[in-house]
Amino acid sequence: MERSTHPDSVQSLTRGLHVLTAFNRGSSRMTLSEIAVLSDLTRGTTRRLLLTLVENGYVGLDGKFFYLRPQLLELGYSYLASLSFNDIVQKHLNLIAEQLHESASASVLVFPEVVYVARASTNRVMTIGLSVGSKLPALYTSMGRIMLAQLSENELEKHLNSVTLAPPTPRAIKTIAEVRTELEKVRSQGYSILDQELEIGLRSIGVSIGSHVNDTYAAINISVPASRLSVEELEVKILPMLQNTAQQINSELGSVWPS
Amino acid sequence: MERSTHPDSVQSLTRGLHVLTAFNRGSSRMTLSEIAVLSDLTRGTTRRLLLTLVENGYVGLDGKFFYLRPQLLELGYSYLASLSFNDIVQKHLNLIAEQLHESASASVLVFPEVVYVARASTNRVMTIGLSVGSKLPALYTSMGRIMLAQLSENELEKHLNSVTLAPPTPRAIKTIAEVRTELEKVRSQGYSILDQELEIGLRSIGVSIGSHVNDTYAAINISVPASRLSVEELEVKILPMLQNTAQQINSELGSVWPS
DNA sequence: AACAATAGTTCGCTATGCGAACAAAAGAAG
DNA sequence: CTTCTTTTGTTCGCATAGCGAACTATTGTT
Repeated sequence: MERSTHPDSVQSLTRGLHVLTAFNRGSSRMTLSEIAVLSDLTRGTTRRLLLTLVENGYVGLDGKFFYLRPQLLELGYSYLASLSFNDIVQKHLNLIAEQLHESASASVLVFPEVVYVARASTNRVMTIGLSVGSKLPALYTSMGRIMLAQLSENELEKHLNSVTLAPPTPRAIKTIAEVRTELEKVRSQGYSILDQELEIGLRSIGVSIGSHVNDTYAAINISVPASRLSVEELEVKILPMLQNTAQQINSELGSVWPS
Repeated sequence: MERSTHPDSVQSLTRGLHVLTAFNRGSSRMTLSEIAVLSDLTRGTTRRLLLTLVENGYVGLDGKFFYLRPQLLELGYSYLASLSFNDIVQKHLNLIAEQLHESASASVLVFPEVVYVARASTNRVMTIGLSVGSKLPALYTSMGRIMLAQLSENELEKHLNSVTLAPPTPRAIKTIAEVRTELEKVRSQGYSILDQELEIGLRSIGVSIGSHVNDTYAAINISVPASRLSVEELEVKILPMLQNTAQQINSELGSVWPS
C-alpha cells in the first residue's frame, strides 16, 4: 500500500477505497484478517476503515464477517446516472436484438476490463453468465478492442504496459505485439470482430458509441454462436445494422451529452 | 457535515465518500465551490478529497470541472457481483416477460429508493426512463412496498422516521399512517399492487425474491398499462406466474446464497 | 484442556489533515 | 479595455486524527 507523493492527497481516503475494493479481489464475506492481508494494511488500520464503511452503510458486519451492502449501488450508479446514458442505449439494443434475433450488449471500458451496462436478447436460451455488471477482459472482447483502438497513443501505452495477458482460449492472441497489430486493424476498420477468442463457439462484432465524454469509452456489440454466422456474414449482414444502431444512439446521445 | 462519535471512525474516509455522493445531489460536472457547498465542507478540505479521488481514478478533472469516471462502476458492481445474483434474475425475467408480453423488472432496496438491477421487455415501445441503475422512490413502487413490508419493525420505523413523502400523483398515498396501513396489507397478502400511484396509466405488481442475505431486500415486478389489465386481472392472471418465477429464482439463488 | 489464531482495546506518538489567510487566476460588469 | 468580484490554488502553523505496536480477550483448532 503505497503513499502518494502528492501533498494534497488524503491517505485515509485512498486507503479506505482500497479496502473497499478488497471485495473485488476476495470473496463476498470476509474476516478482518483476510481483508487486511488483501489490502496490505495493518489489522488496526483495516479495522478502523472497515468500521467507518460499516458506519456509513456501504459495508455490513455479521458476526466476524464483513460484506458489501446495497447502498454501494449509489456510488456505482451515480456514474451511469451522470451520463444519462442507459435508457437511450437499452432502447436501441432492444430494437436491434429483436430485428436480428441475436444478443446485443453495451459496455464501458474500465481497463483492464469492460463492464456490461446494458443487454438485450430475444432468445429464451440466454447465454448464462453475462448480465449487467459483468466484467470481461477488455483485450478479449470485441467491444473492448474497439474502445481500446480509440485511446490516445499515450493512454494505450499506459494500459499495455500494465497488463498481463491471459489468453482465454488457444485461439486467442498471446503477445502485446499481436495486440497492437489487431488494434491497428480495428482502428482502420472502425469495427472489431472477435472470432472464438474469448470462448470457443462464440463470435461477436463491436462498434463504439458516444464521444468519450467524462473519460467514457463505450461500445455495443452483437454476439452469435459461431455455428450460425461466419465472420463474413457478420460483416455483411450484421455490421451495417450495428453501425446504424450506433448512429442512432449517438444522435440521441448528442442531445444530452456535451461535445 | 457531522463528526462521528465512534472512536474508531476515520473522519477523512467518511468525508471523502460524502464528497463522492455530492454528484448524486448536484449535476454531472461541477466546480470545487459547488461541491464544497453540497458537501458542507471547507473548500480546502473538499479540494484535497476531490484531488485524492482524481488521483485514484474515480473522479476526473477537466479544467475546473470535476466529473465521475467509469472506474466508479467497480465499486458499485462489486456489490452485485458479490451477490452472484444478476444472471439468475435476468434469465427468469426474460422468460416471464416473453410469456406475458409485459415489462418485468428487478430491484433492490436502497432506502429511500429502489434501484433497478435488471429489466426485460419484449415490447418494441419500451417505457422510456427506466433502465438498470434507475432509482425510484421506494414508497411509490410495487417492489419497494413488498420489500419494505419485510423489514423488521425497528428498521421500518427508522426509515419512516427519516423520510419525507412526496406523492408523485394525486392518487398516491399522502401520510405515513396510510403507508403503514398499506404495508400491513402488503405484508399479509405477500404481494403488492401499485395502482396508478407512481404514474397515471401504469399499474404494477411486485413480489419479493431472495432471503435478505447481506442486508439485500430484492423484488421483481410486472408493469402494465392500466388500460390493458385491471387490478383484479393483475391478481388473477399475473400474480400466479410472478410468484412461480420468484420461486424459481429463489430455488436457484438458494444454491449460491447462504441461508 | 492446551495452544494457536483472530479480534478488540489501549495508548503514546507523530505526521496527517485541517482551517485560515494570502496569492494568483478567472470571470463578470461597465 | 479596465476594474472589481469571485473562484481556485498555495502556504503554513497547529493540533488532533489516525497510526502502529503491544497487550488483552475471544474464538477456533487439535
